[in-house]
Amino acid sequence: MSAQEMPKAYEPAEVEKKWYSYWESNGLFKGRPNPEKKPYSIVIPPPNVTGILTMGHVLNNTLQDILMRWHRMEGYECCWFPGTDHAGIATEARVNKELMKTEHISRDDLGREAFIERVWEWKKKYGGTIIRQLRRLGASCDWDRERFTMDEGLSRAVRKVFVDLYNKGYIYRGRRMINWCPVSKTALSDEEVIYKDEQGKFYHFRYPLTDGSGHLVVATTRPETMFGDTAVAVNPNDTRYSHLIGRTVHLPLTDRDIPIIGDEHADPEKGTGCVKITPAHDPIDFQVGLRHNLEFISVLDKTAHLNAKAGPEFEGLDRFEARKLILKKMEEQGLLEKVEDLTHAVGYSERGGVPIEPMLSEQWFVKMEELAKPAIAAVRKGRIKFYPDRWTKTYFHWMEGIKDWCISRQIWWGHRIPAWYRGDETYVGVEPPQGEGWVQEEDVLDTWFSSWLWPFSIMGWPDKTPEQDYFYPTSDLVTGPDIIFFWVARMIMAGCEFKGEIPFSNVYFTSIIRDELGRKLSKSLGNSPDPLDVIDRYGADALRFSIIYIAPVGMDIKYSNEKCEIGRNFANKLWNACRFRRMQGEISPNFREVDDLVRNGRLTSDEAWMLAKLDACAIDMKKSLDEFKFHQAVHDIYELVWSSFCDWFIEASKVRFAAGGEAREQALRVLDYALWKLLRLLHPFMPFITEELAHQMGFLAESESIMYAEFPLPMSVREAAIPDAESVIAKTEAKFELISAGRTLRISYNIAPGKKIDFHIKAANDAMEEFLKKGMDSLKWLLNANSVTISQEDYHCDDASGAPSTLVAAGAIFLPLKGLIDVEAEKAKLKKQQTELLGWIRSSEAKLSNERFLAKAPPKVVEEAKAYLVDLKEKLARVESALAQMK
RNA sequence: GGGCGUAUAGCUCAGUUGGUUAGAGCGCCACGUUGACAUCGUGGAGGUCAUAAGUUCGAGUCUUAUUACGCCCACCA
Repeated sequence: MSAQEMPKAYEPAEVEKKWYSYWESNGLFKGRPNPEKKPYSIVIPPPNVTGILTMGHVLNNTLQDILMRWHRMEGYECCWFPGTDHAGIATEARVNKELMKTEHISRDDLGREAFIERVWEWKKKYGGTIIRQLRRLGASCDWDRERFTMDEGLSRAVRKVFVDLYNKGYIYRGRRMINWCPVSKTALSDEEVIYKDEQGKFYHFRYPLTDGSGHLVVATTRPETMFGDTAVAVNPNDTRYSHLIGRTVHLPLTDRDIPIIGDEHADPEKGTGCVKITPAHDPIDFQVGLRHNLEFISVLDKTAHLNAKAGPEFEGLDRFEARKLILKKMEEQGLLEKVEDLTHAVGYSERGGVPIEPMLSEQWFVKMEELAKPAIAAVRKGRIKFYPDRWTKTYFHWMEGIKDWCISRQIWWGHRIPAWYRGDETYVGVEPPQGEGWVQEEDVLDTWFSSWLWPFSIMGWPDKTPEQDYFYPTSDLVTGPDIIFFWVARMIMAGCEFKGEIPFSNVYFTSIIRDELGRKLSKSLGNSPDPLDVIDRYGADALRFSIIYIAPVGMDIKYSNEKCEIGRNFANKLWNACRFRRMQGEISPNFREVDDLVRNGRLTSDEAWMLAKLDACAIDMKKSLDEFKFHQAVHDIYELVWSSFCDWFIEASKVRFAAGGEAREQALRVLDYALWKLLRLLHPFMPFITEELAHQMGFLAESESIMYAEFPLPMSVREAAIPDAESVIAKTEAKFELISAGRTLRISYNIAPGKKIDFHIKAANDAMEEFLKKGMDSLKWLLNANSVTISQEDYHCDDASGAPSTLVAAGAIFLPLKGLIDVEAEKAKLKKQQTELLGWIRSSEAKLSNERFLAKAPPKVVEEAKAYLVDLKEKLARVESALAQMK
């Protein structure tokens, strides 16, 4: 393609479509066990099968894709395992809602078999959405390995794990206090309960003593559970009440008397010091109930309505309606002492969005304590590292106080628990039992009970497979900190228990994406941008680049679509740099190396500078990526491309392009060499445009892909490195500073930008004079100068007025403007500089005359301070001599 | 109640093990379309680094306390 065909602005849509299908259809994403190479693998955090792509997924999957593409270029055999999660409660609710809406039938109308059939149909129809959307982002997953947590293989893994843990005594069934969601009508694990601080009421009720000798005042936030009260507790050391222990009170609105018991749980400091005990509806009261052998009376049904135990007046009432009626009745009977305002934490169901109900119920549990031990050790010993590291603390805190995991759910969509009952018999096995009369457990397993096996179930476990031998343990995991308990911790436990090996070495916790105002992105707020719209508008590369660019380290991201302009503009800048190069003709045949130019000392200082900067950037980026500092790497390459490469290097090269001949050939070749390196450095972040440009420029043959090009190594590895790179960088950048000073002078004297003028430079020393003279062509070009004279003398003008000048490290630059000089302005400028210099000299001298500084600071620092003072004094002398000339 | 995080330019954020004059992007102002790019270029304005004390020759950086905001955990009935 010729330069004429390259549009002025980069148009991502067609390019992205073209390359993605090229990569996929040519099998470039595939990872296969390959003993010749080192393995690198990631398992995707499986999105909910019902889900659609959100900005959270974009961030998460972009990071994973960067890691994958980078490692591929580093020569690893890479495999990114994709798939989706069946998301039990969420999916069941979703399909149920859909059925209600379209067919006006509910789950229960259909029955278990038919309903599950419908969910599968639904999954088949809509389930692939997010997977298709990930392709738009450029995700280089090995799609042939896509799995679903309810695939037959993964289901078998789930059953095997259940059976093994059961046989080991780690899984048990029992009647315990669990969190009940009245909307989903299922038990939940502790992690699925979200506590919100709420403004509530603290009701003080009088419970009359049965013998009529008075009453006790109990305080509660949950009056509706009073029908389940089976005691009132006081602290045995509380002299106000201790004499009452053993007597009884009458439970209002019922015909029951309940005992007064002594228990440490009653805190004399809190409330009235008397606590009503409702063992069937409160986790603490449950414990108290066990200690005192109390009766457990459940008064709520599965939908949190009062049952017959509450008496005919209350039966069938919703819990909150019942509360109102109870208050009314108690008040009527003069038993309501007072009502206080109170802020307290109320547990909500994560999915149902209503307060959960602590209930006594028969459920399946996993004992976690033993499973946690090796998982704690793995992180403590550093075999698994968290980034940022502070999450280890959160992890330890949870793991060390881990509680049994309630794994049964009273829903239909999920892995049905492999337990069968016949009379008093229980059978647990991977396959159904032989014989007549067995009935399978109705409950299914918590979704996370399949997710925690993901890193190896996705590779075919429990069968032995080459994938597991090669790719397990996986390398890195990228996920959100919100699922550290749900998923990360449990995967570590499962890996240690079932594979005998940790599932991954590094866990990178992503930031959480918020809107500009810092609010969580949510559908209901309408502040959740559709990533596909963003991709249509800005391009996938732009979105990927921008979101990493703006992601603060270890903090939440404040996102807005406008911020994608950063990436779009950057892609366009890169595009145009290439377009410009194409306008100069075909790329150099020997663009792959510049070894001879380096060895023979033929590089111009600008070229040496560019290559040295590029080298430093490649080294830094690799280091940043190694440490999961994506943000740092992206900022480094942005700066390199825009400022170093485009603003300075290309601009400086233009004059050599125009010169023709050997100078032109060399300039083009060095530019090509640099550009090819830049494209490769950028590929992990912007896969589409880099692939497109690599081909348009001709850096790759048609059959090649940048995906498998080598990530740039430091020059010293295979080529000659730039000699004295540090000094080249310092001198060149001092020159650039001088040029900027010259441009500022032009502008402050209102010289038209297009006008070519004369400059004089007074070099700071011999070395700088020589350096500047060598680069005269580009110097003139960059200053848009007609001529530049360089010496170590001030500018001598015809009249006595002198010329405007600016002093920088490399020397002074003069703008010879006969008769036009604004003497007062020049004087003011110089005086300001003089004052500043004097200030710095004063503090510098003070420091150097401080004996303790000389004694205690490292010699290197002292030397630098001395050299700095010398510099300052030199500069001051130059300023003062210029000032003297102004007279 | 416990733990964690954050506080730097109008906004969003960088700032490596303490070491010369604290940076970038966006926004703002001025000027500019000579063929890479107006999704651009050149230049400019803009900061007592939340507050207080301390450690140190030296603190944006380390320590302590305070304030504000955010998050997580917890049986505040």
